[in-house]
Amino acid sequence: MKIATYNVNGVNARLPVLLRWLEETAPDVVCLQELKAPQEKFPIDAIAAAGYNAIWHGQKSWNGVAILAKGHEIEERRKGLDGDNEDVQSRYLEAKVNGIIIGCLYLPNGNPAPGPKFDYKLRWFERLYAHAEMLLTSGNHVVLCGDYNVMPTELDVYKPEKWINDALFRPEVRAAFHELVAQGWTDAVRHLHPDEVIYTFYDYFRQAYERNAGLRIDHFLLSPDLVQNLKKAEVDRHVRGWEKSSDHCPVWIEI
DNA sequence: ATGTCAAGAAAATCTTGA
Repeated sequence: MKIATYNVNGVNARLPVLLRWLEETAPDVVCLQELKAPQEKFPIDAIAAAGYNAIWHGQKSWNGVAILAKGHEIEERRKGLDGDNEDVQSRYLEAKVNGIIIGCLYLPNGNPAPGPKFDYKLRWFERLYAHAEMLLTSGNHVVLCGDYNVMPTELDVYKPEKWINDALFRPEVRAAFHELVAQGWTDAVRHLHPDEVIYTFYDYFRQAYERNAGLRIDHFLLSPDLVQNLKKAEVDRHVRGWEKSSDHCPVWIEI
């Protein structure tokens, strides 16, 4: 089974790219982030025509997450995380697909740091931590994937020294990610490629993609029982070079 | 500081977030 995650940066603006990539790679399950579309503007007809079932949690202007599946039912389990009744941002969607719990997440960016947005990011991390712990102890197969907005180590940034004060790389954020992983999760891409320079995001500025000035911020965390079945974990880097591409690349695993 | 995108409100540009 091939499971992918892709921050599309506007599902309607990227629809041709998304459909082309779906046709080219035919993943079984796809988690999308940054839909930037309200619930009623999700392009379900085009996605259904491409052969996918879908559930989604939209929001006007920003955020928004979706789970797509081909040939499998999508049994929705939750929208959003516990721990903040005031939070209206669409950043978490969870479903059971083919016996696996899929958590699709879009962690807050957090810039500028310090500040309220950074505080929100750290609080969101705590809420994810609590939920992830519950998932791990539930005895299910679990995949937690999406845009974590964190580079876990210096290997995951083209110029680490430039990013030290950025909300994607500050020590508090890296620590939060490592504490989460330490619950018992496995970073799938790093597990199969321990020393390789791998990026999943390239800024639109200054020809970052052409210079390979990237970040690795889209991740797959696997529950322990899935690790032995992990066959591949790859980035579809070339998609970033397509016309009207998102600033993120699709990332996928095969289990 | 800058660079590049998309969405939305407003009224064919500007603001916001990333």
